[in-house]
Amino acid sequence: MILKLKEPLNLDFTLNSGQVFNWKKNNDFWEGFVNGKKTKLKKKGANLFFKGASKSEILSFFKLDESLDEIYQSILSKSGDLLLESLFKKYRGLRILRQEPWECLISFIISQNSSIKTIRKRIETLYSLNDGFPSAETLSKLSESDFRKMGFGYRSKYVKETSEIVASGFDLRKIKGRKFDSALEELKSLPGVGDKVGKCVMLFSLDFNEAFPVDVHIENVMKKFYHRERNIQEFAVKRFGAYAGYAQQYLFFSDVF
DNA sequence: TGTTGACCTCG
DNA sequence: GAGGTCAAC
Repeated sequence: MILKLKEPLNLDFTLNSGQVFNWKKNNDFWEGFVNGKKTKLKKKGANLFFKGASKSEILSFFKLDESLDEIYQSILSKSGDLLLESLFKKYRGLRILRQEPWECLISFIISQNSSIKTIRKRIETLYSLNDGFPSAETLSKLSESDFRKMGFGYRSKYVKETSEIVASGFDLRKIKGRKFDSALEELKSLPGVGDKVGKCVMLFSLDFNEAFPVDVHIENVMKKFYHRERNIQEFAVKRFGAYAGYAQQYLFFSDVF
């Protein structure tokens, strides 16, 4: 199947920017999962060749319903930020994804204090449990020691407990309609979810484009270029506006890759 | 309210 | 030390 792109999309930047950990590039094809469906992608000019997920699922996954150039403009006109202006040019087509919330949540819980390579391995192990990413029900039936055997370390307890809570009715989707602070608090009530993981889940799966997750890299960037050490979320929204999360992703990407 | 150390595993 | 969280000061 072919999809005509009206929006800038760079697969290499987007799928390799630390938002997802289950995509691999083989030859010219990117292979991964969209809504639990194994999907192959290849881009040639404005054509996106795809197999697996449906067209509308792919449009949603890459948030192709949002105009990236308008987002750039919105951030730049508000902030006049020269660093971001250059990064938007350099990494044009790097997009924020709209992932499946449950998978996103578990991915970032087990990502803490880990290298990207280790994270990938853990997520691969989860996929190998059954067909596709295991549900909360499935994971809630495993024990903490099962997760330790998978190499999750002290995060095993978090995965076990969060799975139980979600399996018994905690609805991730209902968080979507909440206000920012309330949504973050709700997520942080889950074991293993702190400020950083909560905001990653909000930004990468729940459409909170103003979420500005702060990890070690962003902390350094904010210190170096913006002379900021605290209240970074507040600062980011004031400076960059409603799409602060996009600014975060470009700053992160330029620092890490 | 803010700071500090322990926590698992992998390369 | 790696894209942190939690409990104890």
